[in-house]
Amino acid sequence: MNSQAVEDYLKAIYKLQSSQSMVVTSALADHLKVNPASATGMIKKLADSNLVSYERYQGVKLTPPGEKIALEVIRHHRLIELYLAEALNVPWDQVHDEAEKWEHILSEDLEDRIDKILGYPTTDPHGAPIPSRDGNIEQRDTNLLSELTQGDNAIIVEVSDDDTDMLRYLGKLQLYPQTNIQIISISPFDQLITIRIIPNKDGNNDFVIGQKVASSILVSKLEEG
Amino acid sequence: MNSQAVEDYLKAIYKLQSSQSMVVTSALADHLKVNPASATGMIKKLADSNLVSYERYQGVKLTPPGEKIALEVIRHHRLIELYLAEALNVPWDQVHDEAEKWEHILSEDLEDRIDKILGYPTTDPHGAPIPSRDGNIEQRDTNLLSELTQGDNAIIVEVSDDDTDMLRYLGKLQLYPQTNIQIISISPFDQLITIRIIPNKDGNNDFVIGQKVASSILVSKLEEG
DNA sequence: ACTAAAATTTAGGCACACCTAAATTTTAGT
DNA sequence: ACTAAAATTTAGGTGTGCCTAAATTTTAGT
Repeated sequence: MNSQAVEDYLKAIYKLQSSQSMVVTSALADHLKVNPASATGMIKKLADSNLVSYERYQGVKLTPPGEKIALEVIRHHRLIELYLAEALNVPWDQVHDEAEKWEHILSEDLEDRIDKILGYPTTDPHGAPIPSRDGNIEQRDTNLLSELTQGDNAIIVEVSDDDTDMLRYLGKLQLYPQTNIQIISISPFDQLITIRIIPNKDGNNDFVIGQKVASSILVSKLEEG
Repeated sequence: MNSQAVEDYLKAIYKLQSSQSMVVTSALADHLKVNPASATGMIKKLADSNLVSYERYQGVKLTPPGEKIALEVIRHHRLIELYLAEALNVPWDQVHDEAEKWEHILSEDLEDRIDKILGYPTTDPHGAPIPSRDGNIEQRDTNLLSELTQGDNAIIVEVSDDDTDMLRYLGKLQLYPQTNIQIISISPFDQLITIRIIPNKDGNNDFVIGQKVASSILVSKLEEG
């Protein structure tokens, strides 16, 4: 059986791999909040088990068996997040931390029961895609909200799930997945983004977010209409 | 934070304490399926933390703080068992093993949500009482089914939850908590017990169980009527 | 009361996953 | 191309919870 630590490392490598194709030790250590030396130790163990390919001083990459395990853990995580939100009314800013613990002990049997009760969902409460049982995950054409330009219309696809305070803030601003937004303006120097939620029934509900918030939101651009 | 091992030991000591007031090392080691030497080691650690009182070569006993933790874990376990059975349709012979894993990571917040959704229940699917949040547990006047004599009427109060095969068997015999039974006869030598479930609508549905099964069932005697 | 068997504890080790400090390798600036 | 800084790995150590083997204590039979 894979230990919780092994699963956490594989999941972290999977997430970091999307930005850099080879994950360097320090990025991994940062993400997992362990000392870089500890990460090196675990990386060696993972490489011995053929879950990652590793070149000293260069970084790691998941092998197919490693990716399979990572996707299973991510599937667990996202199904649990959605279940907690839907069935137990856990607020969306708390589901991540709970799921971090539960993902490691979820049996296949319970996974199937939860999947069924939720109606075989494809995304979690933050809009992230749920991998299928056989390890397929939907690839989407997205941009960071921070990459949009004035006048762009877009739909929020996903928000990052691991920062409780950020999620509470996004909730207050009503910036949920599936929300349509328009970029009203972008300020010089600070790149502050003025956003309007569409439809804008109450009128004049524009508000301003900064780059930090904007880069925690994934969107899909809509054709100009 | 208490480790999973600490919680498992305290829970085991609590359970064994009901039969013997002082729990001997070998009983504990047997129950937890560890080597007696390992149990001694953990017992010392628990004694150092003031969770048990310990006398070398004699055995252990929970202190009030140790009992408090044990009851919290048992509360988690039993709430989870019931939740799995009711909300996720997990068969009653499987809920125990799942709950063994989940009990250690259940947050207070989730405990409250589950308790509320279940309507503040007082017993788990096997009839065992669920301790209250502040550590009270219902004391009941029960007998083992194996202690009854011919002609006795009784209601099943609780069945032991940790043997999957036994539970499946009891389910097949319809011997669930709240079921009324009558002892038709007890055979000489083997003490085989012939039981009738009351009401006995279909007629002649009596069946026979042995001492092993009979001593895994707790009952409450009913007045002769 | 004595002794053999059973139960328990002590002693010494192991695997896991983390740490700090020191050594090594890579990188980036001149 | 060289060197200083940054990143990474190695070396050595910690705590937890388990193990086996050996020593000790208790128990039970005569």
